[in-house]
Amino acid sequence: MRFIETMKQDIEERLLKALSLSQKNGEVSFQTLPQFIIEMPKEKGHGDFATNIAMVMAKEARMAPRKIAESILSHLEITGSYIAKTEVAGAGFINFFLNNQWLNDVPKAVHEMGANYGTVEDGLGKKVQVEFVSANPTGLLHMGNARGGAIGDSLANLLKAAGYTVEKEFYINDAGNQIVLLGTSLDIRYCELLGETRDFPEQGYHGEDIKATAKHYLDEFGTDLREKPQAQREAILCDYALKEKLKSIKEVMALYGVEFDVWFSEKTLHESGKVKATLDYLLEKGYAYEKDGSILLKAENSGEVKAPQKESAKGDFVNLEDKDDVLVRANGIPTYFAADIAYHKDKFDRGFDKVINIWGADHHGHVARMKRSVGFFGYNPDNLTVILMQLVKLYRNGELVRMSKRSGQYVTLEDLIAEVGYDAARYFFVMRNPDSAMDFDLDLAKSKTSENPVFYVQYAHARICSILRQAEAKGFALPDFTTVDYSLLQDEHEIELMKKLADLPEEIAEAADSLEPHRLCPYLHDLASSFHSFYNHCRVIDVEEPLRNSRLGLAKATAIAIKNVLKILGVHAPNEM
RNA sequence: GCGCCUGUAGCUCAGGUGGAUAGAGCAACGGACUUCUAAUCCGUGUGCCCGGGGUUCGAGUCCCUGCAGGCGCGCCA
Repeated sequence: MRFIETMKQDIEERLLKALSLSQKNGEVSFQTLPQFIIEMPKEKGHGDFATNIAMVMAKEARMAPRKIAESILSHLEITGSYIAKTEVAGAGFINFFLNNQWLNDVPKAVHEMGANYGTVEDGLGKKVQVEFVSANPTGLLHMGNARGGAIGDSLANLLKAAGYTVEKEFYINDAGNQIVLLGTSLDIRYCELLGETRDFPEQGYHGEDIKATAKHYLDEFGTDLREKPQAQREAILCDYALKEKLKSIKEVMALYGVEFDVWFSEKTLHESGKVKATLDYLLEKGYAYEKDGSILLKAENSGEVKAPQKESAKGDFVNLEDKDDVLVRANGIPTYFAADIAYHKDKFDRGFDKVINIWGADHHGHVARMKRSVGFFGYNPDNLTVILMQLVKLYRNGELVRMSKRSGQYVTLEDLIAEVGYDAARYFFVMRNPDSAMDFDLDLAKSKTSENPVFYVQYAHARICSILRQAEAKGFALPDFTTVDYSLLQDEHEIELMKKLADLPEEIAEAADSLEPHRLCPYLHDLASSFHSFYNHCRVIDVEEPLRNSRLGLAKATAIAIKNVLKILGVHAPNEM
């Protein structure tokens, strides 16, 4: 039930009708009507809705905006609508003041739709894939994964709420150089446990978790690898580690409230020949070429590759778009980029209308060429959206928590959940715009006070549940809230709260459209704030029927809305606190 | 050198796709609990929206440019 949308449409129709009368009467003349908007002004004194129609057409009509507005209003038919009053204001705005009758249906609609209240149908029939986290299975989950997990999962939930069919996917980087290094690192640790020391490669995985994995293997299978050749030892250990790491990632993600629909292995792309097929296709189409045993992807401006612009301390830099990308190395091993092209082709082959990737900002250089690659296969690059998120810094006691895998000073996602709790972790990460580098204040997230934004919202929900418990304890049977008379709710705080409730479908539609789940947080805060304010001004239980039931219904409707939004964000709505 | 992101109140950040007097939380101060959860509410004030140009009825928002910070620019992923 999209109250706001419906009302906007009604106002728009009436406006256009009035405008055509103005034109007919020769009061206003114009050829084409420019784009105009009908919005809800933030300033209360400016009405419930306002439009800039007179201002945007001033030039075309060669007339003062206020004159146009007056002419339109003189023809505006408001009977049979909720419009109570109109005015011309400011530079030529037309403001609409509504009577509040439409609000009576809002709590009713919330109760009728229940857990579905707020959902819209914009995405009906469209299939979207959100790929996120996709952490390397060579290490532990870090803060970047935490941020990506919160954003990705909430975005997927948001898109579902907007009517899309959504699949959540985790891409497992179980091929490539890093896997070779993982095997080497494991083997060295394994051999160390058997009393044989070898030099550890600089690029290897130095973490304690790798030692632990080697130990686990030893505990489980003993020293059976001792006599095997190194390559075989590495392969077996690597395989073992990947299974263990992946299991752990799944467990921590589940702890974090994230369940993926598909776990997609990079290795399978190589094994199934999809990487090879992709390379053949690119060569055949002339997008790529062979050189000295390697295969390179032609850059946008291939053939115009310039010499390095200038000598700099770091050496030779060439503009990315001018540089050919290596797909297969001279040693015959495909690069990660080659596999990624095959992967993205595969995504679109699976029939997704829209593919969304959530990457760390350090991968931004990869975005343009990835989008371009999608186009090689006849897919529209615009259907691939990459959301880049900036880095996360942790603060504890006002000081930056420095992380280093070597020193073991390393806060994992698991640690974070243990320290600040599941709800705060999810809420804090999704609250921020992915575009901005984020400071995560551990003390704030931990604090169980009003300083902590997640508790403010949860408290509103718990409070409502408490009211309903109290009402029942006092022997008031809760009525069917879909049949209660909400026209009794005339207090300004009640009206404010109902308006906020009515707004939810629009909030979801807009947040989904812009792929910005963080926008739900200010809304949620406003909704909770309107409720707390209502609570402090209007008694619920202590008033007589039928007002009591109306207020109980409004409170319950608020709880439903809060819970629905929190669910999208992956945060619990506690019944008591 | 090139590319992406960021710059808004003392602090942390929003800012609905260009609208009217730029917001919220925290911090500070004053009020509200024998009463449905005071993790709450009510009130008090704070801004060269980084600088400089431009686009137009109108710019925190769009364009150009400069400055500052972060990230990246590999036959790593």
